[in-house]
Amino acid sequence: MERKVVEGPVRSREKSKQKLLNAVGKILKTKGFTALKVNDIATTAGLDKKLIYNYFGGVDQLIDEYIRSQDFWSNITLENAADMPDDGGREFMRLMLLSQFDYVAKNKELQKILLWGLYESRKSLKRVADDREIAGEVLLKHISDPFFGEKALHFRALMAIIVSGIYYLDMFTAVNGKTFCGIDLTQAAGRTEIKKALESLVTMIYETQQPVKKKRTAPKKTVARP
Amino acid sequence: MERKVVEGPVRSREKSKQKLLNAVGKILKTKGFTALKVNDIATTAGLDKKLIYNYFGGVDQLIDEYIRSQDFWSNITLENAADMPDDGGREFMRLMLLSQFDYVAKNKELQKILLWGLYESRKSLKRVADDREIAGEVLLKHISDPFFGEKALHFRALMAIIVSGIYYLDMFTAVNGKTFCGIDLTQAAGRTEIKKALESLVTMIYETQQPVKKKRTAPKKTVARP
DNA sequence: AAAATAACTCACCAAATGGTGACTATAAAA
DNA sequence: TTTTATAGTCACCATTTGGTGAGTTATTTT
Repeated sequence: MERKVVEGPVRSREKSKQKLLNAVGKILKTKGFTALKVNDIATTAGLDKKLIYNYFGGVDQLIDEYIRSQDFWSNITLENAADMPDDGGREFMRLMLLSQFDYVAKNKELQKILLWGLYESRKSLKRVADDREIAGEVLLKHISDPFFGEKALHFRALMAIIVSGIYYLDMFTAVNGKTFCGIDLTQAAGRTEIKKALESLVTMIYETQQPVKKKRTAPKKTVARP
Repeated sequence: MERKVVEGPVRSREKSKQKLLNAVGKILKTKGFTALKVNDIATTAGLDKKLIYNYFGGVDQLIDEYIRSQDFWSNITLENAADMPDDGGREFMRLMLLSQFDYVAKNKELQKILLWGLYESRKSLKRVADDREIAGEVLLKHISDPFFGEKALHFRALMAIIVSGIYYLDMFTAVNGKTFCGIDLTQAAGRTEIKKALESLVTMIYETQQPVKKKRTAPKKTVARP
């Protein structure tokens, strides 16, 4: 019986690099960023630590390459923007906040990265934050800014609070957290309550924070929802 | 010239314990929780590390005692509740959120503790979180719950998002952070924008989220305090 | 098949870290 | 003053961590 037909040679620089990068991810997810030590990474990858120095120059560079290789904000997109109703992004923001709340909750890796970014100043981590800004800017600039006009900045501040609240609550729940303001975030009921609050916030904002002096242009009522 | 009149004996168990506890605080504030190592703590305190084992049993117990010794939520109180208008806590919540935003921004120690609590499951850290819940519960239960009635839980969820957003934004700013949703949090203008957003949120919530079917009943104005 | 190249391992070192037993210095009690 | 209890120091060890030179094994080239 033939084996390893598709495997290729046992020794491959690229495969080993990948193993090391994967090891970083695994350790990050399971033990957190403080556990990212040379010895541990090497043994997790099943390789000698010397290779980390040979291939990446050191642990720091390996880690940076790992972080750069990940795309954490692929979920923030304008993909189906065409389907969206012309409501100043109201429906879009609603869906985005709700999905972000679940997305971060599920994505342990992103949680660790966010946390790490709050702990340490690191170029690659800064870039993750910058990428979020870039992804968000696309939405804000083209969707909400035009709609909110002179109140565009105000809307952004509101979103800043809400989005960062989502991040914190998800991270909080993943560790020590149980209740926040009496809401049990480990229970489905609690999470539903937060989601209702998010929806409520979007409604409030879009219904009371339009720019003054401008009659609200009646948005097309074509709401398609999954 | 006499010296050290008020100092007391050179060797004092209690004073040394305090020095060690202070060293923990100092390192935590300056280098973060990952830098809390025996050797470092001892040299920072100017004492031998053996004392950490003698007096506390180990670094972990020392750290726990340090955390327990701090009161991080003294700012959440009902101190001047009597002066407060009878508005279902609207003015109170407004002031609380604004002050919390500045308080956390200034309190590096609290930031580190909050961050630590997102990183590690530790009894003493859990207690800090629980203490926040307890302090908050006093306000929620007696002020907002009666006012919002059947929407009390909804109000709590809204507050959970806002308060945790405040925490995240303050921590974010302290490290990698510059802009969030395009708001530059390192600038006074950006911070003002967030504050305006916080005020706006309170207004929106109190003006659009009252319980339905119930005419706002004027709550009794007798707020007794310990 | 032999030579050359690249992938990889291993033994080893230095520094940092956690932890302890045996000692010394000080303060209080006798 | 001497004794005694205890506060504090110091030398020392074990383990972990970061890092590297020299050698070994696999793959490719000739």
